[in-house]
Amino acid sequence: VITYNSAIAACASGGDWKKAGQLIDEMRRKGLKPDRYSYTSAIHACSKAGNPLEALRLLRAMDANNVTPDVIAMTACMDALAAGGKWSEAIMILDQMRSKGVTPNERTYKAAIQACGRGGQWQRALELLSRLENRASGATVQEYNCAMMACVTGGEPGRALDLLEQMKANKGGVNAGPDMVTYTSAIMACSSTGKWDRALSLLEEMREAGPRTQPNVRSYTAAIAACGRARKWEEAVALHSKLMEDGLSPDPASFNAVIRAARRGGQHKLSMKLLASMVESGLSPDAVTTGELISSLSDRGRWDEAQRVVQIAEKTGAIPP
RNA sequence: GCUUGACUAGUC
Repeated sequence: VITYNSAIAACASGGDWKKAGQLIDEMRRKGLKPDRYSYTSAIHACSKAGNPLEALRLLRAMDANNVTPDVIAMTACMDALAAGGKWSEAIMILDQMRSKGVTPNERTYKAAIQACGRGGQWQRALELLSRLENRASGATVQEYNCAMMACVTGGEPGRALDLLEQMKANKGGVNAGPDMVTYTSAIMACSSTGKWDRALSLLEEMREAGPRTQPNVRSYTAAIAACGRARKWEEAVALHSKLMEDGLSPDPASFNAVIRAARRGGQHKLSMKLLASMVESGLSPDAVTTGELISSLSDRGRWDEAQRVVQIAEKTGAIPP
């Protein structure tokens, strides 16, 4: 059984949900009983492959075969559902845990909050967060972060910023103080409402708030995007330089953000220069970069060049053909 | 470091 489980775990790493399911069937044919590990790994494979319904099916199969799902199996299934935005199914499992006497842990709540966030249910996400806060163990920074993201993607950036304040107040409360992810999400909240200056001051605050909040490339990228959306291309370019002065390495996403900011500011030449320096840095343009370049050329009516870009991008694999 | 199982953020 353990040999099979190792093989299924390997399928999970590769996201090969079909093979994982086949291995479980094969175990049965040979008279072996798949256990919790077998099923959880198979569920994990579905999660990585973005197949929430198969994950749900496996959880039920587990139950039907008298392998009682435990908190890990159920949470793994909720993670798969969360990735697909299947919030009502995720909450159903949470409720089932209650009735079956399985105690949910922080990861379980995190999965439920994420499911609501991805499903556009920010109110329910906040509701789950406060339920967790009222438990003896309390909520950790990660659950707060997921709730913040739920607010940002749900079009409630003000509530995300409220959570940041709440977390700052929690500071003595050990594991619920803001971290780098918290601040990055807060910067995204500002970005969505055009508050580029607030985004910049949050970035500055991060640098001064201690070792757990030092900005990384993603924090900078979010701030660059905030400036870009507000048509502040000069600030965006300055941030991109500052990122490197800080000893951080730009990556395709950070370049995409600054290239887009330049284009939004009408700085086509600058965006081309940035694209060139991206390639000089040894970074490969991706699908987003390609889209940017095509938009930039189209803006200026250079349709045939845009066509050629599409062909080249297909050849190099930057975009699917 | 791994030693049969689960979890958070950036550009579009």
